[in-house]
Amino acid sequence: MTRTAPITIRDVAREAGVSLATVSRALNDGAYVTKETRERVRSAADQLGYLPHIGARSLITKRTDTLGVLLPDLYGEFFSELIRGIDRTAQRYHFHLLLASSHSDAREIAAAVGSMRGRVDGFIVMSPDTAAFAALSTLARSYPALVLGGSQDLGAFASISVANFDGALAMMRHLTSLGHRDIAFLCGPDGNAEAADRLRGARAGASEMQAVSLRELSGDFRQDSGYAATRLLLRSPTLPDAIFCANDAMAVGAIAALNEAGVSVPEELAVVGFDDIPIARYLSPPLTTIRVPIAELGERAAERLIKALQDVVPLEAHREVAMTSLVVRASCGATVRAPIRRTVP
Amino acid sequence: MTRTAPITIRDVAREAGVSLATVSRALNDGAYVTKETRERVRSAADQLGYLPHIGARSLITKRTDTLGVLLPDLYGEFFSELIRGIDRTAQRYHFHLLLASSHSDAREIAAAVGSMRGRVDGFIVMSPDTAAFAALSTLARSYPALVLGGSQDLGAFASISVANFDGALAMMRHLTSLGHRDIAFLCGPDGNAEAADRLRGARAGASEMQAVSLRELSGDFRQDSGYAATRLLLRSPTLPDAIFCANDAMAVGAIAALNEAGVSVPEELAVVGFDDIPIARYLSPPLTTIRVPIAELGERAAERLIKALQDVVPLEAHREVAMTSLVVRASCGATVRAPIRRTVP
DNA sequence: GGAAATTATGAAAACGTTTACAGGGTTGTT
DNA sequence: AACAACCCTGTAAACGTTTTCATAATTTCC
Repeated sequence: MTRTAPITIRDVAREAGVSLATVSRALNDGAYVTKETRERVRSAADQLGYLPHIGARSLITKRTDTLGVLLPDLYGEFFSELIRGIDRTAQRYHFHLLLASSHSDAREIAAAVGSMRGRVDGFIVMSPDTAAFAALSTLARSYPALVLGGSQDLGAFASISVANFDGALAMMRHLTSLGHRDIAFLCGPDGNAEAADRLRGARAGASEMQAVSLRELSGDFRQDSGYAATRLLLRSPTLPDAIFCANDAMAVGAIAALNEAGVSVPEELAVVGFDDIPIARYLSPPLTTIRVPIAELGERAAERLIKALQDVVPLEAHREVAMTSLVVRASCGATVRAPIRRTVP
Repeated sequence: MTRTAPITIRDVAREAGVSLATVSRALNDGAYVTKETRERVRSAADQLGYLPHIGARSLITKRTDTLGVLLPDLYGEFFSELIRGIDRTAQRYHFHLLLASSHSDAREIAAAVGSMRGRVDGFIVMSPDTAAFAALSTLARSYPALVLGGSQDLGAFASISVANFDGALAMMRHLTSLGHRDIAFLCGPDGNAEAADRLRGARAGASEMQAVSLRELSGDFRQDSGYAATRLLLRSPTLPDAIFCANDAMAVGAIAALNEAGVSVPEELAVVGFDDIPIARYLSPPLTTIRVPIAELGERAAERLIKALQDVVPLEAHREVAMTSLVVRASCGATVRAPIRRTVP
């Protein structure tokens, strides 16, 4: 495993018997270069295995063709779907992804942003919690940035978010239309803007009807917290009619806890989620949920940012909201015994 | 959103009234700099919001403090757990992650590697399928690289892999010990080395006992293929005693198909998986599976690579194998009705 | 057949850092 | 008092590219 010294443009120039400038031209734009010399340069480059040093290039071109992606502590399928979407688009435009996940507080975000200076052309920042948000303002001054999710006043930022309020409201209407009145809501983590919006939506839905009550339980978007909260619920004097989980992962935990306790879903108790992660349709029973186009969100974010970087479409500081839709499966009690393929073709 | 010109070391030098070299020294190592001047430089840098341009720095230091991560098309929780592990360690050592996912064939991998030259100090490459493997040999010549997974002859590479064969064998022994004889095996994708090893392990387990038969069904590690394969199985004249899925995601699909068809798991048919993704314990019934320490795998890979880059521990071209372990939950029929917390505290 | 336009190439500057080297100042030692 | 040792700072070279400018070679046009 001897490591040979990296080959520079100088080596290629020598090998092909031309100047540095010619090599650069032959390999890049190609303007004003004889077909013959281009060939010679190309084959020399191939033979030597030359690959340009991107750091050096970006120093002069001011471009890195790289997107910085800042994510909070994100788990499970939501995370991978989102990355998949971002990566797919980035690849299409020949952009790279510099990833920093698991950032929670403002200090960490600021540090991550700082350490990416000169490495990236712009940022995609996922749903910073309220505290971390300040760190971003300084960011926006020097880099194009796009916020994914979040619901604060995003004055200076372009953002793409999800219709969390509407989705939660729609779910509540669906539940009440099925006759559920005593509904438990499993909240997301404190300080998470999306979680807050979903809670607001649920409350709005509850207050639309007289007889509907909403019990709010704390959670953190992880399976474990859905499990734990449901265990708690199982010890209360009366069970609710339905559990509305602020995301699907918690619904997974909730269903597990109920199964374990011998409470049948949806006959005795309905369970619904939010996100429609891929696994949702494969749960037992298949999960009724609010569909969020996760991968598309990532794609759209990457696309908008890249287009802005290429001066195709400026990054206007307005918010774009992705629609959600209700996906009815068996877990809410609406379509017990329905074949899984009927609702989700 | 006016974008101000980025601040260079030159600006800081002017502001602090010192030379470039002094600024560099004051901000980095700090050798031979008066406490007073350092203060002056620091405050000037802070005030201006100076952040060094990493590209320029790496040009001269030959370091980028960045790890290139090349992943195949990876789905769901396995993906996120792995990234989480890698990222956690990278962050601890102040390294960045340049991510390229969804690469399958050799050409794509080669392109990804090429486009990362000068951007990264080394590579973590996940389980390249057999065809893509050739692309890596050229890589190793110029960069330290570590292969995660895979089972080909990795002569030139340091690698970390999983005891896939042993795990599958252990699972087969467990199944037969429970009395299962007619076992269906849901294979992973063609050309995937890990999938091949798991299949070999299953075959070895089957051939250990006289009366055991193994039906092999094709799959691709995704939930859908587990669902589809099980549907197929449901149309066969006789059901097997157990379905052994080459990974947990397919087991999710399999259980869903069985539930939908009214076949009870594990009473009529056992289902087991491989990986122990976080959701496994929350399935209904909780999934018996082979535990793979996914996040730890990522951590270990990042750690070994970084240590090698820092010349602490050389990257020896030997393979390190992560142990697997059998996690018995309810889906295999061994512990029906057992509380979930008993097997997984 | 010469001037003008066009095309192809090379020399050198620039990008923002780090670092080798050198010089100037202070202190300590003889 | 001279000299060495040390500490601090500045100048300039280097890293590997792209790009501007100049120039040489070719073609076009009258």
